[in-house]
Amino acid sequence: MQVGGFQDIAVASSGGYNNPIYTETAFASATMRILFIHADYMEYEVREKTKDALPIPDELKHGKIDEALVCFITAEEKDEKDVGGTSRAAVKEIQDVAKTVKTTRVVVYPYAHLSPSLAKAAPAREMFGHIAEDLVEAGYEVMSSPFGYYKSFKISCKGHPLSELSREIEVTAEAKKEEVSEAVKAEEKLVSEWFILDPSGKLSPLSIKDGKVDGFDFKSHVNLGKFAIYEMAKSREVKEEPPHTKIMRELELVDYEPGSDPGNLRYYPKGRLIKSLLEEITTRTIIDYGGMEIESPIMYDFEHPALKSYLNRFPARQYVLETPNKKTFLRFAACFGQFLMAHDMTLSYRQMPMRLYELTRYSFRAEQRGELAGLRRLRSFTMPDCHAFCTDMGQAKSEMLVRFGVAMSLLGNIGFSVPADLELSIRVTKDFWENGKEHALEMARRWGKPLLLEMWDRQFFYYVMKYEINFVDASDKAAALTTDQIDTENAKRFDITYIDADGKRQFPYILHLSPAGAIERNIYALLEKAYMGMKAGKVPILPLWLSPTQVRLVPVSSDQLEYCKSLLSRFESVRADLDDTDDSLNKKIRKAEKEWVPYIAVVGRKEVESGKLNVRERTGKEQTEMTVEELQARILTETKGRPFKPLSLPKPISLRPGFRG
RNA sequence: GCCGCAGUGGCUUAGUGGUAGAGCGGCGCCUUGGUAAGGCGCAGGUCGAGGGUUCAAUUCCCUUCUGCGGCUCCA
Repeated sequence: MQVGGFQDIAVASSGGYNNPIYTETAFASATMRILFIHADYMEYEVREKTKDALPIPDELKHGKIDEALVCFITAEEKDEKDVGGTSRAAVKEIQDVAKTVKTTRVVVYPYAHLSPSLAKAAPAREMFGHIAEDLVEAGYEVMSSPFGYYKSFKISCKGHPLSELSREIEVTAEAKKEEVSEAVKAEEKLVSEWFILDPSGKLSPLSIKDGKVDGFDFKSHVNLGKFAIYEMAKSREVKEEPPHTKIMRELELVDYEPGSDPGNLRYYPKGRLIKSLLEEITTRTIIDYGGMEIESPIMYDFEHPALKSYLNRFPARQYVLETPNKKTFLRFAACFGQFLMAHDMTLSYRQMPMRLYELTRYSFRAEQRGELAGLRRLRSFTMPDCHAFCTDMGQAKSEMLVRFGVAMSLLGNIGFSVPADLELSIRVTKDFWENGKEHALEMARRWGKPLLLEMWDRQFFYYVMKYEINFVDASDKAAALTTDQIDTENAKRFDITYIDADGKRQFPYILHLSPAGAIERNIYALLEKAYMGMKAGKVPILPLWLSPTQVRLVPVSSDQLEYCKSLLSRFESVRADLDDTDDSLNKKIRKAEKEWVPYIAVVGRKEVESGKLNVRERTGKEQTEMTVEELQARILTETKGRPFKPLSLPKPISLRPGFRG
């Protein structure tokens, strides 16, 4: 079995029994093997010692039980790595099977013959002990046959289909339970107070009453109200499929990839183009701001002390993978690579704030299965991550304000109305608030409308303050697009220092900015925004600079086809294509509208004669006569300051394969 | 991860314990059309996968994969 390959499932036939299924997973998770037989009775007799035998009392040398689930269990070498996890997983499997065959009696039978790579005696004995104890605790009557002896046994297998079922079961997932980070656990104990902070500095405490947020009048701030409920209330009722997932597939942008892990998507040419443009504008914006773009590995040593300790302060679950020589985890952000790099840097206070930037393609988070949602929540995503290393809290705060401005302007350039389309949240420790509320008040002023403030009773994470710029979608769910944090811990953890004016080594404060959230979330938010506009009676559209096709040339008949082809080459830095099919004019218009093409240029006999285009605008539907150059100038004006990339598909649309029907 | 719902040709779907129809799309022919579906014809499905029950399963049962909703959680 290769790392990263598909699961191999070999089915061996086994006489009249159900087929045993052998499975192996890619990584070195525990794979204890169990053969289940639901028996009318089972009886064993100890014969001889093996080298691993410990003395046992006489009463254990013989055993008999009626109507029981007999579990022949082999502990394998791999299981030694996680004795507790493997045992728990095995118990769970046994309970599942016992429930299925409706029995409360279980035989735990150490059975070495199911694996060529046995565990050593001590850990194996321990695992069998745990399994038997846990089963007793769960209320089962358990007969354990002794470990380390040759035994004879008699068994009478029941006849009916489900119960006589014998299988070998893979026992893997549960073993990972202990690797949930401390921060994930800490969050359960987190105590928060909530407020609305308005630009004038007024603080209104919020509370929850009957599922509604009380303490502020949300009449003229409807989305802020939805956002507050989303953050504070624990129950939400939504039924429909998120609109953006439907649209992302209909427009042939992005799709699910069942052949990968959930939350890892595939991008068709149009989707890749959009994502690529968003990546470009983000990277360009951060470089303009002063970010130094670097690149770092995507996997890291699980046992590296600083990394491991950081993992436990970050509320996320990791993809863990086994390399030929170590256990590694996939990065969930660019922090690891940048901090390890910063650790080795020589840094003077004169060079600060110092900004490192990387666009992570990808960051990985092993989100729980039910947490995944289209482009909103993924297991692998592209995150721009820019850390600023600051001399002190004062510099950290003022640098954060600079970055806040950068983020607002970036979101505006992408195509959001800022702040109208978005909601700001600020989260602080009580201590930070009491000593530095002026910082939050300044952000409130710059934001210009009320925001949600969360106050923690103490510091649970590596940061004392963070803000998020959130998008509230068509289902009233919220997702953070931008976030920045003041990190007070990681400089020490990674031993990152700078030399101050007195020549002394000091630890910097570190800001963690994701300036436009995950790139995927921008696409999600743009699609949801288009959908909400549609529900309000507007025509859905993408920002012009992101529209895969900006101009579609539509000849009225095939007589104008050659002429249209010659027009194509006159468009520069504009994505123009051509409907060269022999569909009717109506049909060609309809196709272009369904693709959300912003400008449809119809060319018939009249246009060939006049040398102009008859341009149909998506928004408004009015038809305007203009030349190629006029249309091009208009598009260039409307997309000014944004990156351009050429169309990622053949210009004659008849040459395009259908990516999904 | 847990609980619930869903999965039928490339897409959207109808339907049934006796191996399936439609529209779109595709292909072919006709049509040369002035701003959201021109006409005719053809091909295409082991009904997500594996197993079980049954004389017979797409339909019933179990398992599994993928998606959605809820819990939980986030960029």
